[in-house]
Amino acid sequence: MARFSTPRGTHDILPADWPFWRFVAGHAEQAAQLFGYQRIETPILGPTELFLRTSGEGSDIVDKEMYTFEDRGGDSLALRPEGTAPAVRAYLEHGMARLSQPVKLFYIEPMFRYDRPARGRFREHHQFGCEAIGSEDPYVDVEIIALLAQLYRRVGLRDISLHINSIGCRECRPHYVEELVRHLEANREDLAERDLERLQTNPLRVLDSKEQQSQAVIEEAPSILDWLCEDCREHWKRVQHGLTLIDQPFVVDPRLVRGLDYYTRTAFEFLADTDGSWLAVGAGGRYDGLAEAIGGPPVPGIGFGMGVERVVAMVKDSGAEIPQQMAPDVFVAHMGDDAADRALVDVMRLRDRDIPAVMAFGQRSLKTQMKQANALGARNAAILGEDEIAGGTVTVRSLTTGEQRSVPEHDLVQDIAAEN
RNA sequence: GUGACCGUAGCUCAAUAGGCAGAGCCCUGGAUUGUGGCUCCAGAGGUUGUGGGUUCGAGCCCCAUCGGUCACCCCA
Repeated sequence: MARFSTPRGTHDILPADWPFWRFVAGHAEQAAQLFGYQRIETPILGPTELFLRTSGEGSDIVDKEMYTFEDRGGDSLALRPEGTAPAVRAYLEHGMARLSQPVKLFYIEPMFRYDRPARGRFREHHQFGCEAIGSEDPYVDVEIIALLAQLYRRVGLRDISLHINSIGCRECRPHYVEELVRHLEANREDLAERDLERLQTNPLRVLDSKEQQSQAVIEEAPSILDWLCEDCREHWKRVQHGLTLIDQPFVVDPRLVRGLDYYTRTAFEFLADTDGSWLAVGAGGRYDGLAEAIGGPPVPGIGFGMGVERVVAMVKDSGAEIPQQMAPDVFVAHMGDDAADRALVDVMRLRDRDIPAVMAFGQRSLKTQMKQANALGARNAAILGEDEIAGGTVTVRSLTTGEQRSVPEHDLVQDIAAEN
């Protein structure tokens, strides 16, 4: 008989993990709402074609990371690898263009990528994502970046730096890519083999290559920022101006590019310093070409995805004090069948009055029941035994002070409520 | 997907040179009848990830496989 375990690269989120998840997700939701973003939830499954169109053939996501299958009706579906395409799909499908623009959406949902697992990289991971669709105002870019930055601060993470770039639009980027290719071709003998491959498939990606051998050539490469068209240059200028206005520090990194084709103009990453190596904990950018790519009218948009597991791990490591699960106010211990009956009734009465209460199960020694009450962090133990049954009372013991008193059973709720 | 390292109880880890698989934590029971935290005693819990191989004998050596980690790759 085989033992089952979670599929490779997937994880259970256990009760012990939940305080951290609730902390991060709660702050994320709060930040999103603070900035006027509204929650959306899209199906975990999407048409394979949707992701093919938006991520682009040749991207790693499409070529080797998608969980794709044919359903019983013959449709090709995929487990959602990222959140932006479904959000824009929903925008188009539900005619959100009629709402006041931009439409600002957020989600916290699982994403799936068939990747080889490593630290901070999973086949199923959760992303907190925000999408602002329907405006190309550079301050939308500034705002959405500020939202993420504020979230990191709220969960107590320091040492996270913002790297930002503009990668132009379909007007100006092709000219730049042409120039870049010219430069790389001229120096191909100094490029690493892997980068020669990239040169063919996705020249922009050579820029963020980590190949030692290629660095000199990359240093000398033309900067896309010098090739922006008039509109893109103005947009880029305004984004930086806005970030400066709100005192958001940033590092301009002209080599920051994107793995997904539909990104335009603003591209950004939040990098965390995790023992020596940098890990992206949130990244996003503008995708003014996405809506058209999936058959809609031209609609500008910008968004980001934040890796919840990565942020949760950092919050855990930070040693911050996280609000714990609500402990019961009352643990009802009992001895004997009659007492168990009373315990069941009393615990329900307490709950009906919004007092968190749990009862002991099974027939165990009072000592053990008290131990359990203590382990659960209960503030009080209510004890029901023969004496109490006979007298119609219940013994209430404070587990914080150790004080103990006898109260009439019908006054129990009132007695506990008064104490709070 | 490539390379390297690692898999022993629910958790953290022991086990000489191939020679009976252990400890702490957790859990359960108990330490004068019905009272938690500290302490003490006892118990439960294992096909040593899995499948083969070598050997009189394998947790330890070999092969495969699964899983994890690290560096690439890529990303959140």
